[in-house]
Parts: sequence; C-alpha cells; structure tokens
Amino acid sequence: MVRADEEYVERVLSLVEAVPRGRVTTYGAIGDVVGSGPRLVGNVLARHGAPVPWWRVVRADGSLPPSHHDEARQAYREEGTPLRRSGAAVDVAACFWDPADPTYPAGHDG
DNA sequence: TACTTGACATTTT
DNA sequence: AAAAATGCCAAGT
Repeated sequence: MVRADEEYVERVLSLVEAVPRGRVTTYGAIGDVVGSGPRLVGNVLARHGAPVPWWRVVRADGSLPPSHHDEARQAYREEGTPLRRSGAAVDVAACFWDPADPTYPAGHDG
C-alpha cells in the first residue's frame, strides 16, 4: 500500500488550508509537522497544492516561492498580510502561523 | 547503485 | 545584506 503518499499529501494540504487569513506558515514548519523535510512540502504543493491557499506558505525568511509572486502579492493585499518593506516578502516574524500550535486560527467562538 | 533535481533551511564567510 | 556550502527527504534517469 503505497497510499501513504496520499495521506501525507492530504496532511500537508490540510495544514495549508488551515492557515488563517492574514497569516502565513513556512515549508519547514509543515514538513516538521507531517514528518518530512521542507522540500517534500514544496514538492507536494507543486503536485497537489493547487486547491489550497499555497500563497500562505512562504520560505523561512518570508520571501515568496520562485514563482507566482504576482499572484501571491495580489492575495496578500486582499488578506492584508503584513508585507515587508521589500514588498516581495512577508513579515514572517509578525504573521508566522504555527501548524503545530494553532493557538488562535479561527475557528470556534472565541 | 550513483548522479541530479526540487514551490527549502541553516550555518558560515 | 548577499553568496557559498552543507543537510534534509523523495523521485527521476
């Protein structure tokens, strides 16, 4: 049963979908939660990350992935994500959302 | 089996 | 701040 792949993929997508608006997470954080390196997360997002808000997933230093820059930028303006002075990156130090410790991601009444 | 690539991360210079 | 080198896990050739 090599289905482990699909489970792993769904796990990643689930976390990415769980990212609240105005916040972002990193490949490393997700990879650490699902139990794999950051590259696998990126790889999964590239294969099955289409139906999820991948723009909320950025590199460890906030810089956007080597593609979709414009698309992500557009989304951040809509979400109100704290972009860095550069404009081509996100203020991870301010809006970093931990997939392993979603203290207040939305959700219930709270 | 070995080499190379990939939506990355960390440390050192 | 930027570049180079190394580590990480998996897939393709």
